[in-house]
Amino acid sequence: MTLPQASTPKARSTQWLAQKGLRPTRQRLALAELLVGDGKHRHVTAESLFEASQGCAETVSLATVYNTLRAFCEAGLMHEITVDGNKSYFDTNTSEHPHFFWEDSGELTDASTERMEITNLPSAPADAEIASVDVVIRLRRT
Amino acid sequence: MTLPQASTPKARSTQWLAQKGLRPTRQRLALAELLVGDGKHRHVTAESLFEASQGCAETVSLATVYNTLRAFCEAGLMHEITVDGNKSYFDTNTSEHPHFFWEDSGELTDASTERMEITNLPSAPADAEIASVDVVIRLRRT
DNA sequence: TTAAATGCAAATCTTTTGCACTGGC
DNA sequence: GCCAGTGCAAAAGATTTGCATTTAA
Repeated sequence: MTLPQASTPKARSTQWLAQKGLRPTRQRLALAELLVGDGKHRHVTAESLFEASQGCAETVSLATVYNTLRAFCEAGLMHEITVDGNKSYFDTNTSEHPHFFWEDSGELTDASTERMEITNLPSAPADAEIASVDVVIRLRRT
Repeated sequence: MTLPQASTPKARSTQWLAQKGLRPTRQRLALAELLVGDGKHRHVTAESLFEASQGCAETVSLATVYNTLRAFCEAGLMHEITVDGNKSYFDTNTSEHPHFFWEDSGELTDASTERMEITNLPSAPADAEIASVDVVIRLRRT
């Protein structure tokens, strides 16, 4: 998903929702602004986004953060990444790319993917197709 | 982890625990037999292993299944795989290999890895080393 | 004998849900 | 005004933990 090129955080958030026809409610706009307001991609957990939202003008409940993240994923604006059994991560960059997972801090970051290639990927069994290929590189601090 | 070559399920289970110096308690032996008794690799969840254990002579509580799976992982006998935010899978094959995850059934299976290769894997940042690379191929039934 | 392992139930943590209320369109 | 979206609190799962009891070495 390419982020909107608009010049202000508010405009970018509005466009981001509009491109998928999502109703721009106050809460969604507030969360969108935290997610893509600066035009950069971001990885969040429901909890981290909720905490970030505490600092802004709009009140957003934790349940709404969960519901909203799910709505964004279903709309194709974000991608859910599973790396840690007890937490879900959400990425505003929906193109397929590998991630670094820092085992000590639980942080998830992008691994530059420019030249990575998987050769001889196992092919899908007859009655199935590949939905996606997730690559997670687990890092241990030295 | 190479599975013991012993000829009987009990002997295999005993050897499997012994190679890592784990105390062969009744429960551990019962679970080990379910896991490696037939000399084949297996993917389980705590719940699925618990259910399987209901059918055998030894009583094993769910908490013990969890604790035991964790002990096996820490000893290096098994590997934990995270593919689905709300459940952990455990694999008796501890060598690094890709997995198929069936999105509809939640089943996890091995993808034959013989020829798969990742080229230009992003290198670890300066202060970290790669602990492992997880590859999960998500399948959608057609 | 003695430290490790177990069982149970309660606690914890993440995520979802039911339902009444609010607010875009 | 209508219906999607929201807030809250309660529910639902998965996993862990505390503690008394059991057991392998």
